[in-house]
Amino acid sequence: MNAILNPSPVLATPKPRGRPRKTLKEREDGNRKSDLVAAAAKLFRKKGFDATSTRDIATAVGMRSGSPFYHFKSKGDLLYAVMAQGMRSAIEKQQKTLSNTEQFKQKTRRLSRHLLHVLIRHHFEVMLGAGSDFIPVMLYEWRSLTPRQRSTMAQLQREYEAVWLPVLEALYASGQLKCPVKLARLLIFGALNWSVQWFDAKKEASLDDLTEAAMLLFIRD
Amino acid sequence: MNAILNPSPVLATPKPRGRPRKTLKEREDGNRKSDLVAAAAKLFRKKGFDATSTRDIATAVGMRSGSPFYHFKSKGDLLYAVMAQGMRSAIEKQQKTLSNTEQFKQKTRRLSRHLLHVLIRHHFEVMLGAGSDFIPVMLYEWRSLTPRQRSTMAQLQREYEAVWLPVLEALYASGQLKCPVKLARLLIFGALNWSVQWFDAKKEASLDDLTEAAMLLFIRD
DNA sequence: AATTTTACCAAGCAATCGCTTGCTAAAAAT
DNA sequence: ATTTTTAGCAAGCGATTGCTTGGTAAAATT
Repeated sequence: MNAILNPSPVLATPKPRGRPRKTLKEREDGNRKSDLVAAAAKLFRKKGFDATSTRDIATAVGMRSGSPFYHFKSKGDLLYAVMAQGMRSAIEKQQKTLSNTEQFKQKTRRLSRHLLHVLIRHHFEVMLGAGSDFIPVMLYEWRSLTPRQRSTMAQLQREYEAVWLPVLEALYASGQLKCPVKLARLLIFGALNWSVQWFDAKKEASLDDLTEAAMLLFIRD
Repeated sequence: MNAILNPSPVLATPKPRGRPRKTLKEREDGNRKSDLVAAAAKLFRKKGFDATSTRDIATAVGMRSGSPFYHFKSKGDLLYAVMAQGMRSAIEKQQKTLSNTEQFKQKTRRLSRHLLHVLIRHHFEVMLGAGSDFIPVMLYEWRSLTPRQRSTMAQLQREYEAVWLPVLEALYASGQLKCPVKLARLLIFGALNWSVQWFDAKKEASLDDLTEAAMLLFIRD
């Protein structure tokens, strides 16, 4: 029977066309969704949100161009997933780090100093550590979020920064920080966040060096 | 004579089609090129380079979609013009500000402190002052430059920062700055540059307040 | 007065974009 | 054994993008 004489797609032989589909085992199971988020984070960071096409992301995880839309209803939702996941894991890690620290308490004057040191060191880790593209994306791609998404991200950021404020206030009260807390917070986060622009992991300074420098810059005694 | 019977465009009546063209007087003469740069700067800052179309820019100055390409050979060249012009005028303004300052010299310890104050205040002005979209665009749209453009921008940046280094070194030598100069420079510029993200002109703090806060944060005595 | 240059407009082209539709094979549920 | 769900692929649609081409009125130049 000739295929040309059989134009009905329903009756046509269901011979598999195109590239062979992978079985689930071959895709080594599990979370393709988080593969997409990770690949998107990497590309968004390197090229920016607008300059990254959904096809780029699909290719990066070995999918065809339309397939990411099975997992995420839009490119913007993928961006939001990157940011939200990044912030949530950063908050969790921060709390874990703090609870490991607080068990050995010292005299208060030294304590708040030490807490800030720990917070700054952790923040550098989150931004510049190996395989952490999520937070940089969040810091530099705000504009592409919808107002709704923006406000829930702002909520997460307030949650992350909530731990910092009492520490800064204590340092201000003890005279180790001379700058008023409100502006100090903004300026300090600026100094830290900007490091994403210039830090090079395979260069001279380590994350410990950075933390030390920041403490010397901001804190007295 | 019927137009249909006269298909040759060369022989067709040169009756003006479409919208009336403006005379040079109506365009109030002068530099349309700098109008384009200013409009581009404003849009690039508000929406980002990628999210701004050349049509947006054309509309902003009252041109049709293709006309900007008479003045600039590509969208990327327009971006580069925005950045280069912004940096050149910032460098010029900085030198003027400094030469106004240096005429009344004080004791050295106070002098370098005062110089840093002036530099910081000027930097805030350049980034956050009225109608200055150029520098923010330069700070946040690096990625969209070609390698060539990037390296000449880096040269201009070094020129701008050249004045800061001796000041920071003097402060370090006198103990007013405890953080090593190399990292101090990076962290300080981070703190200042980040203000583009949060500063709101119609809110509480003035540029003088910001400068004061920054000095208190970084400098001792 | 004739020519050349300047500064556009009108129209559209090729490429790329986000996203949709219709389908299917494998896995899971019944 | 049958049905349903999951996780895609193949194809392409409509919109938008940066940019080009061909023309032209006004201004400047000769």
